[in-house]
Amino acid sequence: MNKIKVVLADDHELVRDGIKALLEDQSGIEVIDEASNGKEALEVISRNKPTVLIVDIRMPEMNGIEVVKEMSTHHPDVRTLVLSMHDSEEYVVQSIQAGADGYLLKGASKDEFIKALNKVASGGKYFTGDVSAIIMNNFVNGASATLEPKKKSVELPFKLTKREKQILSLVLELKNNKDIAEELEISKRTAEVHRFNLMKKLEVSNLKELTDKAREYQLI
Amino acid sequence: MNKIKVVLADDHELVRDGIKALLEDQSGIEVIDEASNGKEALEVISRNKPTVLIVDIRMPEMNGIEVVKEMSTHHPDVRTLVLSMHDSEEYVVQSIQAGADGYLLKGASKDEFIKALNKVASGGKYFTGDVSAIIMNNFVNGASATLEPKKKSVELPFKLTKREKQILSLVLELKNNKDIAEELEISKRTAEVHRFNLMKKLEVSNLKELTDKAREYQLI
DNA sequence: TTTTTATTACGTATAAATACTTAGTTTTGT
DNA sequence: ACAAAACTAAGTATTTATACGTAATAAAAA
Repeated sequence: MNKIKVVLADDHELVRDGIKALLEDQSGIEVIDEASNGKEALEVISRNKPTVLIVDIRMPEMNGIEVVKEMSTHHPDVRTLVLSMHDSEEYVVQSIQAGADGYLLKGASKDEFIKALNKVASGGKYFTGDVSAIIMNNFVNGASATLEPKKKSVELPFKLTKREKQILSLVLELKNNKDIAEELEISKRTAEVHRFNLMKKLEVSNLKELTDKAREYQLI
Repeated sequence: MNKIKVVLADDHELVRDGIKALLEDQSGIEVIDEASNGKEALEVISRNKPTVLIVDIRMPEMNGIEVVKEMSTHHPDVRTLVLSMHDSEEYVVQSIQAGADGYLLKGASKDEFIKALNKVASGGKYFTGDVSAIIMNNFVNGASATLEPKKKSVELPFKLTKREKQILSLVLELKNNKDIAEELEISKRTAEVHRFNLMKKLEVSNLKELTDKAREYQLI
């Protein structure tokens, strides 16, 4: 069983040292490098790939959420454990969206910390019990979709005008041209034209193709 | 602050007594009744409405999941905390789908138990850290939809023929009559008729209304 | 075995959407 | 200020969809 290689990113030296002491107490875990801000963390990681990046949310230069986002695109094999003193819904949700593998409160016990780290290092997910309540709240209320990691945004091979986007969204709600026209207070013919133009831009010829393409580009 | 009234449902007397001792140690919590199986639990609850039902999954007569399901339809105001020795994905997912407000492992500490109970009693959700990993696994992989509590199935105020259901599902995929006809190897006119008939049955006059109604009846 | 229901499909008329083109008016970028 | 882009909307021909009615088989229920 290989050692878990850890990089610590936190702007407080004291906190880093504390965590380091705590971790190096454990066999099987090795802190290979540290960083005191987000940008530095990314540099460190390119040089020396760890198993897990433990990252604080509040950091100068680039915050933890941003780091996690960068990680999931540039270093997807490095697991990320977010450490935070905030149990606010904002950060939890943002961390998940950014693609974090775990979220721990700084108030967590040593045992929980080790457990979380092992879980994350071995490819699992760990979110504290306190946090799971937040997750569940978002979760059971159908808001779950918003909690899924955001897919990297796709570059659209077409540009729609404001009006066209507006009409597209109404078309995707399956509204017909008459209703769209009424809603936007334009003539039905105008609505038709916009619809026609945007369908040409998207290179589709019917509603099904349109919705499929919209889904493909995550417009839906 | 009112006392939290608890009903305990577990088929092992020893377990019940242990939990009871643990809870009655706390001011603010009162165990008002017990049950040794699922059916009994439901009876007890109709007589004497508690704040929270603590329920074991494995029980004779009717298991905990079934009880939770019944609860959410017949006693939606009573919160349910599922207690289990299983941390298998099956039960967690099933509990959530059944509408449980919390899920705790029997190995949880007293503190965690009290915390969970308070959370659930006050309208929150509590799922242990261990469990949250399972949730997250389902969660981040887009399988989240399957984890949402299953809505009670709605009695349909209309009956569609087999063919109509078939056509309905294709219409809901936004396919047009020509494509539907080709797919089912019938004439376009026939497809039109079926579509026309089913729209009349559902009392809708356009695609948007149709999809809305389909969603309403969870056909989608 | 009747009777009913379901499935098929044609005809016809009207309404709507599609696929354009042209073109006047705003808005916006430089 | 001027050109480009965006928004508006009319005209027209063609294709679909809607809204029926009618009616022939096939299958299921009485």
